[in-house]
Amino acid sequence: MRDFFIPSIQGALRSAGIETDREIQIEKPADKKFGDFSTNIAFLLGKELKRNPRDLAGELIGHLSFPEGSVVKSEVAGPGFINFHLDPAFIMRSVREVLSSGDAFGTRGIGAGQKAIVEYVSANPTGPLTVGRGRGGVLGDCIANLIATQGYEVTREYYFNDAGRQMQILAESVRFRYLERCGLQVEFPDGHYQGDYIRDIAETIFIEHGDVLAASESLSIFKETAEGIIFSSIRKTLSRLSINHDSFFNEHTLYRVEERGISPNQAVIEALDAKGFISRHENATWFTTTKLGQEKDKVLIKSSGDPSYRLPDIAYHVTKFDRGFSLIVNVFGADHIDEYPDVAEALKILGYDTGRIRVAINQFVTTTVGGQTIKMSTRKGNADLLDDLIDEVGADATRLFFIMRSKDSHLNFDIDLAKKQSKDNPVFYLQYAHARICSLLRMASKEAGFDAAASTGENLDRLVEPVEIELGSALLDFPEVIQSCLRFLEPQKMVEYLHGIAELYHKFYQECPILKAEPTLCAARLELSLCTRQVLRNGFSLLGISAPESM
RNA sequence: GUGCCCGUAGCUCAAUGGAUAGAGCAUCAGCCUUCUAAGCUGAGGGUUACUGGUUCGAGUCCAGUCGGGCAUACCA
Repeated sequence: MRDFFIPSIQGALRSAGIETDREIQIEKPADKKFGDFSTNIAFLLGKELKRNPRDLAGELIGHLSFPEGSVVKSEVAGPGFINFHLDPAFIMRSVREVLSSGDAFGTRGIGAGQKAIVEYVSANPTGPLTVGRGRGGVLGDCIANLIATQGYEVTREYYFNDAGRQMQILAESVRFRYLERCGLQVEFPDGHYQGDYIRDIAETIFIEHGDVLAASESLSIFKETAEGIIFSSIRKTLSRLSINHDSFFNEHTLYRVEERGISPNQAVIEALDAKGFISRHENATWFTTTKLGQEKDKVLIKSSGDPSYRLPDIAYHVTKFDRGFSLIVNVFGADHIDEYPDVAEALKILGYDTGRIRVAINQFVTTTVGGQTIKMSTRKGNADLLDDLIDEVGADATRLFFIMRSKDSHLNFDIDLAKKQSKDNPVFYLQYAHARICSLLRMASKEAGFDAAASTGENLDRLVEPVEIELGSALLDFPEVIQSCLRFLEPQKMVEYLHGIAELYHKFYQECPILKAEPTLCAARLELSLCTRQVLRNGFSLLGISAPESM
């Protein structure tokens, strides 16, 4: 609907002889007495032109013109707002687009022909996914869905490392448990992985090999078995949440020598060296970030000869550019917050356009059970497991809980609340609205012969009740809500919006008889219900929750 | 110490620099012989942590103070 106003306002500005490249902001006033839409353009230009905003607004109104039957009144209000009152029938005619566009309602083509990559989860296979990881996973998945609505070809990527120190510790942990299983006395080191899953993996190895491996110091069988088992458990957990990556990028490929005779890692070192940002001392290779104003230089290659995680990270991001992605989104937890700036600096030095990269950092999740906070730690093995959570509250509630709070806020996941199969649980409120509409439409089809599939919304403009107009108008906001989610990489706004739609629908359902209304009014209300169902479905699909037809 | 995030109703959280700061839960009072009551209506509840500043306008931006989380590795 905002697109409807902008050309007219631009026209009025031209007529008034005002040149500006300011973005014209259209908003929906909270109070209906201020109209259906308003703009603050007179304030913005008033400052620029040193003119009284109210006078300017009055002048602009004189130059405004809208199509017949759309805007019934434009007025200046307060210190300089311009408020627009729309003909309700115009709003309701516009709602027909929901039906004509269907599943595509809200989508745009501005990313058509371009590739986007969203990297998320990216947990190394050292243990089962924790609740904390799930938040980033769901956030990333929703962001990928949102980007896909803009026409981009989206790659969902999982970056992992199966060669680093953590994996070494994992393999050792399994070996210790295996040795225990063989009846040997071992001292299990404090810093090693203590979760029960390590014993399970050791048991698997013991069943297959007996105690013959106890004589060898080799870790490879322990590492490979652990990685295989853990990775498949991670993917299984993710798929329970409908998170399915297209691509798994193994960090190790960055160590392999390519046709140019060097590895991607080495290529980064050489390129940074050529720009004068490499120094070598204490047996290590350093990225001289002090030249960029940072306090310390960062190690890229350790004195052991192995790269630190920073180097492959940079090389990995280089591949994202080289693979032709024009939009690059990284989703990770707050604990990795210090990692990205170095990568960005390196990419800038190497001449890449870091403006294509967007980073979504999600704050942590604390889980409470019975009012008690559980702190998570994969190594200590006392982590609350994502799988357990899904078992308890279901996939839909898990997903919704993770994104119903702003990613910048710590999430307090109250398991007791999420477990409740009651109205306290926000997922039920949303899904109930959808199921209610489905039930209604089933009955309408049976009793009144209403054909949902053939409906084009031709009766919508007969609706006049305030709640009907409000609902219709709210449905038209859906595309802009998607834009807003994308601008902030924040699917939480969609949850809020859908909650509002569900609320309006329940209110409409309560106040307006549908099947009992006279035939054309009945048809119009069924059409509005149909439009509501479409918007709910489209929204659910972006959030990755199911749209049950009955509950 | 330094960097990032947060501080809003009793609790969990919303709010592009916009008009009277909103939801849910909890509390209280109503609405089912009628299309799904997993619903709806109404009431109470606030010095937006604090102090200054920027401007037509600040919960939002800036500076500082206080409080909480995370990070400050040759772990990832």
